[in-house]
Amino acid sequence: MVSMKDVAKACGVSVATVSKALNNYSDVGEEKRREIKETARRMGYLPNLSARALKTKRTYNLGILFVDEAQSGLTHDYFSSIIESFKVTAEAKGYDITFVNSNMSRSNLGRSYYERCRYRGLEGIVIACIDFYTPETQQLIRSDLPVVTIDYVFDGRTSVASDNVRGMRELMEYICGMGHRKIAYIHGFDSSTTRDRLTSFYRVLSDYGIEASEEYVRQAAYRDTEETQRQTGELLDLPDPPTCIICPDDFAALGCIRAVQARGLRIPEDVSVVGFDGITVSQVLEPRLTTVRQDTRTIGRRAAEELISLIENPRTTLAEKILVPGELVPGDSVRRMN
Amino acid sequence: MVSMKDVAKACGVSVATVSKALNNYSDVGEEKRREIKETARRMGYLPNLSARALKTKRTYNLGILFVDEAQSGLTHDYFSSIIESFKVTAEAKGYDITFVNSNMSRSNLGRSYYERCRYRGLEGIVIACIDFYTPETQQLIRSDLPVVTIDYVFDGRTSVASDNVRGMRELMEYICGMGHRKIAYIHGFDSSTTRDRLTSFYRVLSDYGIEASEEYVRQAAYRDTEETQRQTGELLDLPDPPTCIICPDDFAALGCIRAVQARGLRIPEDVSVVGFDGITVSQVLEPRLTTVRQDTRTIGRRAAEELISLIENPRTTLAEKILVPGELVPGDSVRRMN
DNA sequence: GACACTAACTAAAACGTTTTCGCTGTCACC
DNA sequence: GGTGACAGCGAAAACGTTTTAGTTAGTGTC
Repeated sequence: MVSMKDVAKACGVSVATVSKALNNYSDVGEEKRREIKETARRMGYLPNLSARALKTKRTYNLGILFVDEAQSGLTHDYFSSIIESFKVTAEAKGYDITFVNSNMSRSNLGRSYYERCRYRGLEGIVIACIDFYTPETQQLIRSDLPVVTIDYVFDGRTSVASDNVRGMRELMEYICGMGHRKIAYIHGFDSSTTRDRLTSFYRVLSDYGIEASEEYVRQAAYRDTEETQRQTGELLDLPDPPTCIICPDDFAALGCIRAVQARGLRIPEDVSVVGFDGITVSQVLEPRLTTVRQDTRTIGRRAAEELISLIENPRTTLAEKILVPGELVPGDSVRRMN
Repeated sequence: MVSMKDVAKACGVSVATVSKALNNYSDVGEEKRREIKETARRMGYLPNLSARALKTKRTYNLGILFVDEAQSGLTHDYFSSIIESFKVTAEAKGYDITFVNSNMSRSNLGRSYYERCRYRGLEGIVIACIDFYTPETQQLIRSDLPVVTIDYVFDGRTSVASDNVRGMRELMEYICGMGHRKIAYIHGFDSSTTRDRLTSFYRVLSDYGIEASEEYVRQAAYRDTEETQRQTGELLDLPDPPTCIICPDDFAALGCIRAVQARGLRIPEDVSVVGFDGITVSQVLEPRLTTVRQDTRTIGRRAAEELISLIENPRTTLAEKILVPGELVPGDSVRRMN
């Protein structure tokens, strides 16, 4: 590998001058600078990041902590697209992305997330899709590292979250507007996301003067098609079944659809089905699923922007709670009741 | 940050001794070693990777180059799960994973993939889901960096690929075994994967004494539901339509299914549909899609193993072409014809 | 011509490790 | 008591940068 020393020798100058020339310092002559840059290029010189990091304490490397309780890993559409968008914006600003090693291995036995981040020299971390309540995660969130959380609000830290309150409100108003009054909600496991959605669910029901039925509110895990299928079955077998079923998310909705079809019923003629997320699959189904598209691009982009701002202007950047609105996507899966 | 110097001072020894103690060198006394390790732990000492890398030229960092022509990025199920598996195995062996910056940015204008890998100090690269024929990618593949390619074979380099020849053969034999003789294949764009599948497609046809009809062989892009839907429409409108349609992949199959349903036809009663990949979606559809499940776990794991072996034993590790067999997954989307 | 000032460059320290080599002391052995 | 072996430790160089604190030469001013 060709280093500054080699370039310096080739140009007959000192390494200090080479460094300054390449970093556009003011105290190096115009033609010398050009000559140095040119020969560096010709010789295939590439700066050594390790050496630079050692001096400057800057690595331009961001970490992404991403552990899915269901082990679906990167296969999780919602988070995958957030990460993709995060990656694109961060890279555009000159940062690279490294996964925070989440698997225990020989080399990091007994090392916490925080320590692994420090060890890797990560300048900031985005945390997504994880059980936020483990001691390890809490240590990271409370640490001195710049951190941005996705869909989880922690006091004094920056978070970017989908506006679930508003999203669910729009979805419910659409459903109620279509004349439905017997609305079931199979929600995901307890989390702030779930609570926000439930809040809106109940509020809109009462706005429309509809009495909430406990029988209609059930639980499955997010992305759990099997459990959603089972719960749908039970809902449909009720003496007074709902006319519309809200699923935990689009993917889980596939289970709901199966259950409906297995009973020989049609969507939306016999029962209406809606999802949440707006992942690609929902729009290529027949019928197209009515859902709320979460703005993953904006979520990822804002997370990256905030994190980088936190790194580059630590004094002036305040912790913010950013809410990104979703968008109602009316499909063909909700029947007009009047 | 507490460094070796601090630990050394606290223990009253030299930094050399601290280094040796922590790295389990033989020439340091037992109790001294214990004392040093203990105080290092107590003081919260963490090795500085940059400094270590500067000396040892090892970063324990692997790159992953992953650019999807369709910009679906990490949302691509097949590659996402390969990456996930790659990540898990690599991390278990003490390596971290960094994305090779694929977006042009201010800071890497005019820098090629290769240069960005070198700059980041990546010790090896896995290349997946990319247009392998760009000059930039070719430069990387021909470079001195350890490289493993996924689903692309390059002479003298290690590759891990799904055994498409065999996979398609099993799928075709299943279809033919069910009595179909009018089989359409909407294949993906030209690539070694596509060619392998086409080869098996034609071979099995001839094995079964079926004359291939050019009308039945069409093209769409992988994961392109719209084009697959359009092509399916044309196939169904043929004077002599096929009884079974093979889609580019499971995801594209959703377009095919839409086209079938739009014509009021049923699967598999009126027409049979099969996919390829075995992604989760295919198994939660109604009817369950007959497909070939590609063994993404093994592909990712083998890729990581080979790459790390290439790094750690450069002399003894040979370039290998690894073929990972898939598995036929019979669903309910193919009708028995006899 | 003495002085201050500036532009353009360099020497050298520093960042936190690893590793080579050498030093010291102890012990065993003849 | 001299020799060698060996265990245990430290000094110092090196890795490739950045950056501080110079040094030198040239220019302008009075």
